[in-house]
Amino acid sequence: MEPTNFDELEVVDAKPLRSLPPDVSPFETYIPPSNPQIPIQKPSINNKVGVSKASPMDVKSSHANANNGDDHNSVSSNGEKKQRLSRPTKKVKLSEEVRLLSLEGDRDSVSKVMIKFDALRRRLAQIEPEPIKRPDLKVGTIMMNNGLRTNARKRSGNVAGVDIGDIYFFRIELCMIGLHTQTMAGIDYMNVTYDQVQEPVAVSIVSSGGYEDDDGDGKTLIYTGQGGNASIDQKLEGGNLALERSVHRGNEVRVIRGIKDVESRKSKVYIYDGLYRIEKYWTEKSKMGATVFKYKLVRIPGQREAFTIWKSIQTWRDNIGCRPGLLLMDITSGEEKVPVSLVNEIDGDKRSPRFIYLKGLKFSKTMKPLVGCNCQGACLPGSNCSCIKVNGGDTPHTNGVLVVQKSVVHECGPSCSCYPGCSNQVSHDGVKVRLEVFKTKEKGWGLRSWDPIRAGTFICEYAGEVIDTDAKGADVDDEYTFTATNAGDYSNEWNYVPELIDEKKPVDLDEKFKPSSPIMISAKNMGNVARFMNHSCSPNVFWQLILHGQNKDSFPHIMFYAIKHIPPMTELTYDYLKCGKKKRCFCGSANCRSFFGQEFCETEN
DNA sequence: GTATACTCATGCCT
DNA sequence: CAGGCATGAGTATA
Repeated sequence: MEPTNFDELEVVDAKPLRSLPPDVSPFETYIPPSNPQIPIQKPSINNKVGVSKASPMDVKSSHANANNGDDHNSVSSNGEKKQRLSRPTKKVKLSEEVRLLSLEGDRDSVSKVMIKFDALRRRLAQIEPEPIKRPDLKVGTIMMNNGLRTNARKRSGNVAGVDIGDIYFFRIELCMIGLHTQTMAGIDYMNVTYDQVQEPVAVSIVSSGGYEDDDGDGKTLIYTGQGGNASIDQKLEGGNLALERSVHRGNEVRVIRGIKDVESRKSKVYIYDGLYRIEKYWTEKSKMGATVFKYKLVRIPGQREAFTIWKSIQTWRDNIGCRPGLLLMDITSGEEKVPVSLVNEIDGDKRSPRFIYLKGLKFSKTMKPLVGCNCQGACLPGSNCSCIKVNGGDTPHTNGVLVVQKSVVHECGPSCSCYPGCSNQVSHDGVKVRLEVFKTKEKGWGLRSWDPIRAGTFICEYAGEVIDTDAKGADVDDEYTFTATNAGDYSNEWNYVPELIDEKKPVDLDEKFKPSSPIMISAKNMGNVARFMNHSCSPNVFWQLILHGQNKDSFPHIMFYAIKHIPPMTELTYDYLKCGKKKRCFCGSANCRSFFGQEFCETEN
């Protein structure tokens, strides 16, 4: 039997946060807790399905498996098979790539869990005609049962791989990355033994408007205890007791703030706001006369800004004049339906970039005509819509977000007879999120968003003048040229794992799609916001070829989509790969390749 | 061990 | 479009 190394892992985990690599700990100043470090608890849930000890998720055993060979079935015991049968979802054999998540998380495994979660959630929301009521919980169960989670052991303090400011759209997402392990409850706690006394301490709380909390301008938080109601007093037990004990222990408590989503008012967005300490607690009488507990939490100084950014943005929305460094209110001059502001908070340079704002593509010669559908009204999945059929039967977008990345996606367009509200028209009408072009320190201008962006959200097109590659002597030596000869670097890393829901693979009828001629778009003289988007070796945006209609000979559009949930004011970047001149990379990511681009892009073959 | 209570979710319904 | 309500799942507790 594979020895387990919990002790060794616990030693590693007990390191003070400041000794973690800088990209894991976002602290500039670290204040040690007034009491000894709280140990990490072993996960209780995983013991049920047997992935805890001999799990491929465990760093050490997964390495051992890789060394011993590739037979992952050896991990399964007979006992586990019995449990499998009693489980609603079965365990499936996963590709090695998917298994590379560790029990102790890092930025990469947290990111992978999040991406795989949302990919499957989008797919389940897409499946017709029997939509699943709660795709979030369904996917959560499937992934938990297959060990696709990180930081499974409860801990106090920061969670490796989770950055302050990271955002989430479902409570179950917090569970799967170990930030807050309660699916509904607001207080998460664990029992610790100290001086031979066992007591609960709070490790994280979610404040999202269910009770009357006071957000204290983002620096403090008055949090209401759990339980009770209008006529029943709250009791000092469970989460309330843990919070009370944490006042005395002085341990760090993670705070997640949930607010109504800016875009879709019905859903919520959760912001990880970093570590707080509980200064004091007291009881009060509610309006109906019942006793409630109140806790005053104070944010530990020196941490990256998170929730306060949201508050600043709200003031800018109310009055754009409040935005510091504002140079232009709208660089699109009304071309886009949403204004795009231009700011420089770096230096005193007040010059704005010189170019003509162009919303889409400009052709120098007539292109092959588009072929559209004949639908009346909105095109629905399973209908006779020819644009949807050519995608394989599903509408590519669900609830406005792209479900899977493909070599090409067919959307309805100007030649279709369906009306403009058709759900197969997402990317053609320009920018929908509130963007801002800003001056960066080392990379010239950059692009970011005031709105939180969900994974799969359409961001913008790469607009500009289409270069006629058939014409002799086409000048392409231009750093504002987007170039592609194929569907790009699309490798299914972003797509859902079909085996998890008994599917073969995502339907991609156009798997071998290649543009009829190389795509070259110059945004030097004319372009849109995309011309400001910088390169990163760890991008948060990818591009997807989109055809407006069904004829594969027409010119595909380059459309940018969010890879993951992107918090407000985070720079939007995509991987330039080999496009453009070779340049030094300043993306600063852990796996930076130091350079990007080369003398010129791949030649067609 | 297993069952059950608890909870600052969700989505759909009216 | 609030607000009510049925369903939901991980965890703690008995």
